[in-house]
Amino acid sequence: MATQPRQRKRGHDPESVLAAAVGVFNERGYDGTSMEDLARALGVTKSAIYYHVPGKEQLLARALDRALDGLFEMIADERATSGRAIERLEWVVRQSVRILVDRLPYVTLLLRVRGNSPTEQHALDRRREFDRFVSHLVKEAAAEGSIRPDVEPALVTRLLFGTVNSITEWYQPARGGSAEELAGALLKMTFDGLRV
Amino acid sequence: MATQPRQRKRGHDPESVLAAAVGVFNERGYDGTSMEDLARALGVTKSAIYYHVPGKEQLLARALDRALDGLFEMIADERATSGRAIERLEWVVRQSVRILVDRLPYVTLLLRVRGNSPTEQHALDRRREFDRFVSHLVKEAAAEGSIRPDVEPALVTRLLFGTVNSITEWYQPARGGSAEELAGALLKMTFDGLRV
DNA sequence: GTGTTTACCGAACATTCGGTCAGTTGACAA
DNA sequence: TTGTCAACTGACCGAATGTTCGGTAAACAC
Repeated sequence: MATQPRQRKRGHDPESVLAAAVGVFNERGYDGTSMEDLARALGVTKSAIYYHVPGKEQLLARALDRALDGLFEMIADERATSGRAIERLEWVVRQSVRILVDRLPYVTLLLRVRGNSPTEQHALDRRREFDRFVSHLVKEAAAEGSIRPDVEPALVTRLLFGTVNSITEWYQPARGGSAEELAGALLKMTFDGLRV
Repeated sequence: MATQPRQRKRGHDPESVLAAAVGVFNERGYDGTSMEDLARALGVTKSAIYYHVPGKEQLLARALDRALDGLFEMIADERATSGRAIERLEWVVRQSVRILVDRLPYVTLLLRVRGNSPTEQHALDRRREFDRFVSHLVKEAAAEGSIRPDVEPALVTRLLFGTVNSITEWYQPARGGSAEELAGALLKMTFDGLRV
């Protein structure tokens, strides 16, 4: 027998608790989830959770940061900030879909936050900052004449990213196609239209 | 002095309690709302609420029915069941936006339900039935060759109604345009595309 | 073996939850 | 003036909530 590669004590850690928690939060809603629910999902008692993480709200905060960090890293990229606005917009939409798929549970949680606590308020503030970025991008695309002028840019932004965000309502990594295929289909509909 | 036009006792009734409740449910989430929160919003004590309505879950049930009834009445209309599929689809999208705007708080609540209780499960079941109707409609439009063949009908359905439903995330009756204008813009984007 | 650390349990904590109920208030009718 | 009744209040209930804490079994270090 080869030497065991450092047998772990077999248990949970902050990361695995977070992953499980976000799963349950998305099933039942954050407020609809009790620490007892989390404990059951993890196969331990309530108190074991507090050994790994400081509490329920910290779990939420960490999850929300994970979603928001992804979005902000993305819009810091050069492809989001230079070039023709319509191409930057297309890239940002494509990457938004990718992040949404890569970090599905975290983004799903983010999109359901209503500002009930300082933690949620902070996440909402960051999210609104992201929204302002894309809103500005759409305005630029309209100004350069790349998108139809008969719909207000502010409305375009909301409809376009409403479509992107709605993916969290049904996407399942196992069934659905890849993020690239999904983004492609979304861009076909929103940029070129469904009608033949 | 003219006779007083029947001075009302000045108080609440089941309808006003429901309206206020749905407002608070949408602000803080159903699970995040306590009966104490509702009482504060109504300017009465908790127990006064129980004089008008049987309880918290009944408020939710009535609100969800109000949204679902609107949707089902709509798809029972002749314009949803006869004619070219693409025109029926356009009509259903347009009416969905109208119902969403007319019954905004109720539809908003419906779209956030996750099935935590039998009441929510029942609403989810009805909603899925509605989804099947529109899903079938999109398939018919694809079969008659009215929509682009390079995106799966199931995916088109989800993206299209994801866009419609996302309106609840930002629409404010005071600011936004009418339901007709909104539906028009949405159809321009999804049917004909944003790109010039 | 002895001591230490890791990962957990079980019981308890104060608080909040949805809901109940006996009583009070004030408008109105007779 | 008296009685009725709709509309409420305030005190309270048992259950559930998030969190704390003393203890403990097993793995590891020496």
